[in-house]
Amino acid sequence: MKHDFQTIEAKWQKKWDEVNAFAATNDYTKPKYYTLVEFPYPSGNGLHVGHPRSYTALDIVSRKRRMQGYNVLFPMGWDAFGLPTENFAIKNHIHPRIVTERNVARFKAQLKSLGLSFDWNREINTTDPSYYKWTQWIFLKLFEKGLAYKKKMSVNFCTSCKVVLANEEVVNGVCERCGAPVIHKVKEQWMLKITAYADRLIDDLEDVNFIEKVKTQQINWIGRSTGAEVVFETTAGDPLKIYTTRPDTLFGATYMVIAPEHEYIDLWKDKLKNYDEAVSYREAATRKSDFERTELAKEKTGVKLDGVRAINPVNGREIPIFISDYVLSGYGTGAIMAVPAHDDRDWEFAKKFDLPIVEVVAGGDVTQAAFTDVETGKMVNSGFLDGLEVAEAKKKIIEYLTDRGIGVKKINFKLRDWVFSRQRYWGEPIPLINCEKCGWVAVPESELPLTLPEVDSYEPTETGESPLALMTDWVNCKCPKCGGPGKRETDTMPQWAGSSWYFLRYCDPHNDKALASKEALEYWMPVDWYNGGMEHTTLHLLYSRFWAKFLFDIDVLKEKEPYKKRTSHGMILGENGEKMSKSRGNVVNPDDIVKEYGADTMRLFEMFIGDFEKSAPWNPQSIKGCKRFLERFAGLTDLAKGKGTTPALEKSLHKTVKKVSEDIEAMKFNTAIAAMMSFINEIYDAGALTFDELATFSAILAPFAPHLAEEVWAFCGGKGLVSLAPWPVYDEGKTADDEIEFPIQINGKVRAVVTLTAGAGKDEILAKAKSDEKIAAALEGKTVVKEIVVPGKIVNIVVR
RNA sequence: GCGCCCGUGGCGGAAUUGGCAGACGCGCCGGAUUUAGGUUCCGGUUCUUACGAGUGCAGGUUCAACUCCUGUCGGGCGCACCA
Repeated sequence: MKHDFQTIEAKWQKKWDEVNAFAATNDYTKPKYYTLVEFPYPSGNGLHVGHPRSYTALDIVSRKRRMQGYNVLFPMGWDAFGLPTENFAIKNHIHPRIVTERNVARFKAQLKSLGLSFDWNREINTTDPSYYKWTQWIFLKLFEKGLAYKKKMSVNFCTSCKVVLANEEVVNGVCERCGAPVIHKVKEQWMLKITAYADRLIDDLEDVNFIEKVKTQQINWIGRSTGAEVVFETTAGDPLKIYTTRPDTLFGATYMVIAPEHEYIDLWKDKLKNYDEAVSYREAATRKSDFERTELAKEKTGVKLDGVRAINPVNGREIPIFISDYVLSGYGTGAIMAVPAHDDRDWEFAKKFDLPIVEVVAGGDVTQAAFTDVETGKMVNSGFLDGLEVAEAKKKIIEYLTDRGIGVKKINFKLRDWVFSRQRYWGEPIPLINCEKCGWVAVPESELPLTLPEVDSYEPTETGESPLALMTDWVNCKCPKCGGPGKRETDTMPQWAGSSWYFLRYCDPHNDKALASKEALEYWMPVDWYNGGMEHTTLHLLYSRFWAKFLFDIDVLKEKEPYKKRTSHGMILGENGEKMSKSRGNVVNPDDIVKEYGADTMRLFEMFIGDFEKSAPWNPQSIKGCKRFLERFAGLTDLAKGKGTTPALEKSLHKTVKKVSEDIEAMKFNTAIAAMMSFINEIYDAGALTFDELATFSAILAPFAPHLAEEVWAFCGGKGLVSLAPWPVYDEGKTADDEIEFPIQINGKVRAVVTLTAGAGKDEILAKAKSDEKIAAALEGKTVVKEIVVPGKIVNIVVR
């Protein structure tokens, strides 16, 4: 058989569609398996060769699970709200909905051409009002439970785009898109209280099977630290509260630092002799852009407050107070005790301002550098703590402070609440109404979805308000509570909103009574295997886990974690080893590959390109190897004859089935393919195989190259579709070799290889080894010191 | 700066977790088929001065190290003054 991929691929894709081969059924009695890949943002550029890497990988898993008899849910959809679409719409005066429709159509055609076994009956789109109705519903539930609140805060504002930017859109202090400087503006923003879930977001990671890297990233992002809050009296009479993770070093605190924004600066206005200097420092600090702040981080700056001093509570010493921007107002209490001997930043600051450095933990040389080790070292110069280990000292000092009411154990997080407002058009409207009498009132559930009004211009306003603010007809409405005049919220939700719960909608995508039925959620959730890019492992994963936990709390979900298993794929780079981008001119279009080589070759190549979890450069030369492999596979139809199995190939086939089965689970797709390549080489050496063997081979190849596998399966007389045929089982006994080749080492160097039956004992192995000519020669005249025999592995004879 | 990961032929990468380093593929070399090119098939392909040497470099543990430990250099990712 020739591998005429154009005909074969069209034929089987049509067939799969006709019989709805990959539809997940609502038969809740069958064992289920939910495989999920991140749904793409349908950009105007079309599919990137990186997309199929993840999609093919989980397509392989999904196809294998179907063959193993599971009811598989492997869905696809569109994360279609977002800035590039809105910008394209503004530039070309086309409605973003039209742009989205076009892009989706292109993406869908591209995905379909790859033969991915998505259940297209469950396709979703975050911009569809029947979808975002439920995004709004979840938001209202959060609002109802007090987890959504409005807060005045400093936001990033692009001076050129005149748009408020999310933190993620600010790269090195400039606008990610146009490169113009970003300044801070104070605006009221809707916030989600994700910090209320900080502990659970860390602790529940214990119960899930995420790759370690992802777990640590989540943990680091949340940034939980344990320490103490300690109150220092001041000469002004106002107690100054600080946060520290090293209360054990309290005796070494030689000065204090408060953030430039700290309220005490104004409180102490009359007491400070250099109030003006402090204020001008504060102004300089807030005027600095993020860019300058990070750039200037190398050099410490600050102002010593003249007129107020703090008192160290353990030794009664008066110490100076500084303001410096190395202390952040948003973390802890916005004030610290500085222990230069045991903190790098404090040490640097102390050196610059010539402040005393008092060693309180022995073990380093604090004249040279701060000694920050907490594992070793004993307390010194610390009164009643002297001689204790750091850990003991921590306990004791906290007890001491607690007893006197001047300190308490305290846990802090780096995680901040989620800024949920965007001043944009192309996003979900926030369904709230502001009434002068009643305050913020939820749009009644019966009025959801609150759809986006048609506007003439999508451009953001000069003031940074959403374009929706100009739609006075839409904005002015009645208060649902009192019937008085109300104004709608004009901010929309961030792109993260729609993707924070999409995996739930797939369970029951057409439900208009709930985001999904209870039964569907109970059956399908949690997601069994979720694969996606490392770039989404902090925010998207954190946000969606947060929403899932909230939905668990309000009894929508039965599971507290949405994803059982999370894996990640490496990026596909350009031929030159750099990230693919238009500007670098190294972008590969998947359509071209599919056209020239076919979908099966493309799929195989993407999986063979290297270690799945690592990034790999695109190598057009190597595609040939995958193409040849499939041609040789198709050519096996000319060698097939007879029934049953041939003894010579039987063992190899069992081994290959085992290897492929195991490698798929371990995401070692490259070695699974290598094993199948080796097997095919063996068949060509043997010169013949049976139809049964070829059918079995088709079955294990089917997840990787489904179209050709169907064709060959049909040729062998296989029943129905190979995509739905049972996954081949291997006989463990037939995967073991009868004879084993033993390398024989002399002093750790291989000198000979002898062949023995698998069950041979130590003595037999050794006897055979010594009878080997080369070994005998090597042993002559030498004294044997030691003989190591590892059955099934190796023999090493140590001689002198 | 801190945290995590990675360094193996000309290239992408294997190595059952401490047991024959270089599977599989690309590329390259030689041969066959072909008028020729391409395709296909067969053989070879870590280096070597042929003794050996060899998994970035220098040490260590071990009968045995790509694998474990220490130091060091190089690359990637994440966080970035979080007290």
